[in-house]
Amino acid sequence: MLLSKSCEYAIQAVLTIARKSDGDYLPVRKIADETGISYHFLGKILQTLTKAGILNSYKGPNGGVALVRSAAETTLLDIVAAVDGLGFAQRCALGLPKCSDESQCALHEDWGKICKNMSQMLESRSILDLISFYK
Amino acid sequence: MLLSKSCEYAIQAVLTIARKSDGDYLPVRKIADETGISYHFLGKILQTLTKAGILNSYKGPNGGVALVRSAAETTLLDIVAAVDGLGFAQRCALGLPKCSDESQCALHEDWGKICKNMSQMLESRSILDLISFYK
DNA sequence: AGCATTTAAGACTCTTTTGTCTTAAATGTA
DNA sequence: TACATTTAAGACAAAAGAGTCTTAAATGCT
Ligand code: FES
Ligand code: FES
Repeated sequence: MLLSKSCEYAIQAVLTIARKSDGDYLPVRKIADETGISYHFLGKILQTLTKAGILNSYKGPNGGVALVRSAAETTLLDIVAAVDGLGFAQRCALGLPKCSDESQCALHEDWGKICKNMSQMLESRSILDLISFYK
Repeated sequence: MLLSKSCEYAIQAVLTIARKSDGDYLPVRKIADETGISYHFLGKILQTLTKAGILNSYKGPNGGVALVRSAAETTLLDIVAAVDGLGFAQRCALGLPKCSDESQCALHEDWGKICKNMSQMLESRSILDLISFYK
């Protein structure tokens, strides 16, 4: 599994926020109901996104979370980086301690291409791109 | 992390077997020393490969494990399939219960391409290809 | 037959990930 | 000020992954 469960949830949540919010804050409760993700678990994940500067949060009545930047300016890579980190693109496919063009393993070249594809996909797809799929 | 730790170890082990064995059985002990993988843990992983028909094993003095098919006929995909399964290529990137061309999520198309790349890489690279890298 | 070697198998522990629950803090509203 | 709403935070539990250890079974050698 490339993305952790938390990261999958984070992406689903951000997609939901971008689709459902009309500029106001969207309560975590609503996101949980919409996506089916456990409320409390989702809360923690969204905290990470808030700390990472991807979401704003506001407490109290009419509070909730909202995107800091526009959907067009927020990419999948931002979310993955915040939740899982970018290690996937730097780690050796065989788990060897170092992965660089100097100290290579047998998979390094093939693997590098795949990682690059993946990073490019994650970076080039904005949240806006993705929600337009549902329209 | 795409490949599990066990799967990384399995690949390392098979590469070692292909490189070090001269037709005889290679003891798990030797593979563990060579790769630095814990002996007992490696034992379990190699059992899985044996059950999957990738390795033969033989007990007793001069026993060990050996490739069933030649290094040229054994692919990375065989190993990954045996240890981790092929779920990675069928699972929805967002963890949604179904992933098919009918019931798509926003990432389905992009994700599909990446999975295909990955499968092709794993399938097209034989163990022989990989060990020739070290020569 | 007896011994040393080597894989097989399962119990067990440790760590990480995933998920739940409870309480605190902030904030708008009446 | 009192209250309802909503996020923040941390303790706790459950499940999965990773790793260790012990014992059993098979086999070759003397
Ligand atoms: S060294 Fe193994 S993938 Fe780079
Ligand atoms: S439905 Fe999500 S990747 Fe196929």
